[in-house]
Parts: sequence; C-alpha cells; structure tokens
Amino acid sequence: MGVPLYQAKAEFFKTLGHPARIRILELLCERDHAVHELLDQIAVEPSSLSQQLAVLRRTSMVVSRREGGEVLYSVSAPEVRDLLLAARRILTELIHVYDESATPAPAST
Amino acid sequence: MGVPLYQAKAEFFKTLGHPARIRILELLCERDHAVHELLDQIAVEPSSLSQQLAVLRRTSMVVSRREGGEVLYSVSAPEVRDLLLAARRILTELIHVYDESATPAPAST
DNA sequence: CCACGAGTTGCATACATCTTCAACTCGTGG
DNA sequence: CCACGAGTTGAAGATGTATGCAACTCGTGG
Repeated sequence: MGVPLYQAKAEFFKTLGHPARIRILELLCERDHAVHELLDQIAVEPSSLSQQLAVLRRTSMVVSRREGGEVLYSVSAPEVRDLLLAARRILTELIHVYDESATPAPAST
Repeated sequence: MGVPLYQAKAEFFKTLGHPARIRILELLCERDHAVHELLDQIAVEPSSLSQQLAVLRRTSMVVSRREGGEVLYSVSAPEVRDLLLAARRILTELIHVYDESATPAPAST
C-alpha cells in the first residue's frame, strides 16, 4: 500500500468532481449506453466526452466493449450505483445544513 | 433550483477531492480540533491549512468557534460522518475491482 | 501599551484540469 | 479498395486550483 488511504480517497472523489462524469455515471447506472447515446444526453463535444470516459476507465469505474459499429459503456461494479445513491442521500442532507446556515433564521427562537 | 443537481454533486465531490481536506474531515469526525492541533497531524503550512479550512467552511461541511486563545473546528452535521464512512466502504469495494482489472488475468483463454 | 502566539488573508508562482481543433484508428458497407 | 460513421488521441490555449511567503488581525499576558 504505497499510497496513503486518505490520498486514494481524494483521488477517488476528484474523479467524481466533474459534471459530465457525474452525468455519465448516472446514465450508465440506468443501463448500458453507446457513446453516441451519451452524446445525445450530455451536451459536450465528442472528443471531450471521450476524455471523460477515459478518466472513468482509468479509475475502473466503467468498462467499455465494442459491439457492431458502436462502443458500449457500462459501470464496472454495482458498488458504483451504491455510491451515487449514497451521495445523493447525503448531499440532500447537507443541502439542508447549507440552507440553514445561509438563511438568516427566518423567525426562529 | 438554479444549479442543476448533477453540477451540485460535482462541486460537492470536488470539495472532497483534496488529501488535506479529507484528513481534516477525518480528524474532525473523531473529535473537535483546534487549528494548531490539526497542524500537528497534517503536514502543511499554517496558511495552506487555513485555506482548506476556508473551503470546507464555505461548503458548510465544518464550522469554527473561538475559544480562549484558539479556534476550534468541528463537522457541521452528523451526515458528514456518514458520508466518510460510506466513502470508505465503497472505496474498499472499488479497490477490489481495481485490483482485478489491474491483474493481467493469470492464465485466461 | 507593547510583545506574542494563533490564525487568517492577499498575492504571485507553479501546477493540474478542461475544452476544442485537427489528425488518426477501426470496423462497415458500397 | 475507397468512403464513412463512430470514437479516440494529441496538443495548445484558457481556466482553475494549490502552495508558500509576507503582511495583517485579534485576543492574551506582561
């Protein structure tokens, strides 16, 4: 274990720190998608999408396979789905905290 | 809801995408810490630590209070603990996937 | 009132990431 | 064999993020 765990965690979260990559993962959680299908859903250039897919491939969060004239992507493990669900849940909770601290306390006390 | 959810998620993960910030959160999950205590544990310059604390404050993940001659930090909500635990669990799972895919398939085909 | 320790803030530099264009690879079909 | 559509890769410019130094704020104690 050369890399300290907290650094691995940071790298991992960094991978998730991009809107397009989040969208890709969410779409792939529903079902496998061909690249051109993702392209229809996510407004980015083909090359840019490909770059983000490469990032996700490098971290083993997704895998690709060629099928006919197209390349299909899918999430590499069910844990990825779990992760996104957990994130959604926790983010919702934190948004509450966020609101509270941003709100000048309406009429509390 | 001006900001799309997937972008909020990305921002959120980006906040976690830094080793020092991960360490800070982990330490604060154990108990509240004064800045100089964090400084002892996390090898960074005082100013750098302060910057990271500012990032975490901005996203409402931690809060600070002055007490005597020092400033104490704590996690803003228990969900933060949940999040780090979830992350650890899921990261462990993914590391397995990682290992498998990194292994050149011993004697396949 | 002054000196200090504890933290913070403001930059300037260095570094990493994102975006886009163009060139290139690979199968498929004519 | 050539033309094409689907994806990928490489490189350059634009942005964003991190780091370290110096200057500054704030309470505390002498």
